[in-house]
Amino acid sequence: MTEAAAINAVMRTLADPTRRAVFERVVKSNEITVVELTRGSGVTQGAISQHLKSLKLAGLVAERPEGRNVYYRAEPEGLAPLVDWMSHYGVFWRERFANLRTLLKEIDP
Amino acid sequence: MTEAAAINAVMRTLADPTRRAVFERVVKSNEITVVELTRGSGVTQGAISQHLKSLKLAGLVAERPEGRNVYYRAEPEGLAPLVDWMSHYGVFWRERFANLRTLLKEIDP
DNA sequence: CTAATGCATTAGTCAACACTAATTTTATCG
DNA sequence: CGATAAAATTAGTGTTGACTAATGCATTAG
Repeated sequence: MTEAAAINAVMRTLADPTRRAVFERVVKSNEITVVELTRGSGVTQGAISQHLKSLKLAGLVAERPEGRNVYYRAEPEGLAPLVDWMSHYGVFWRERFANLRTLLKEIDP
Repeated sequence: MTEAAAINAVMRTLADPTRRAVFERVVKSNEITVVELTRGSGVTQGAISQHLKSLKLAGLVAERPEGRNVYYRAEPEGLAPLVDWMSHYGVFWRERFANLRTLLKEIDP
């Protein structure tokens, strides 16, 4: 996948609020099943599975089948295209770099 | 505009490749007019104006009318919701923080 | 003043897509 | 073996949205 295609896929995948909410729940959970994701999502199980498929194709989540359940987890490399894009247009970060500094301290104290 | 609405607007606005390309050209130019943006964009002038309207509503660009021309420039605060969102789900940045460190050095040497 | 230029806006069209309901598949439980 | 449960998939539907062509509206040029 080329660079432009990657950022395209990630942006497009995260643009939908429902799908982004699914991703956020996957991030916050270490591992989470489809039924758990469906609960309180406001959409049907089929919709959740479709969103998970999109997220998987974009490289944002990965799956681990176990018996009847399929556990989903976030894929660390998935957001890299977005980070790269923001690095490239990072002139905008200047006014926010205090936040980044704080974040870096949390990451690598 | 609430936090969720802001990230929603930015993500949604940048999801379209054509519109994102317009934004990138605005970023790279200090100021740029609509005709210049239209040239080589592959779409009509009307489409460019529509994309600029979306970008403006999302807070990503600002305009400066001057005579017949309207000069567009990037709005620094516009990407803040995206930065905040990535900070919040920044667990993924760990594998990339070397890049961020380099970027920070460029910003604040 | 008239023509031309830059930009915005409108109406209409076509494709993409998020969703539901239903079905299928696979796997566990009694 | 049924029966149940988790998950994926399919077909069908409604909506959104990106685009064009055309028009409108200023502003500058001749």
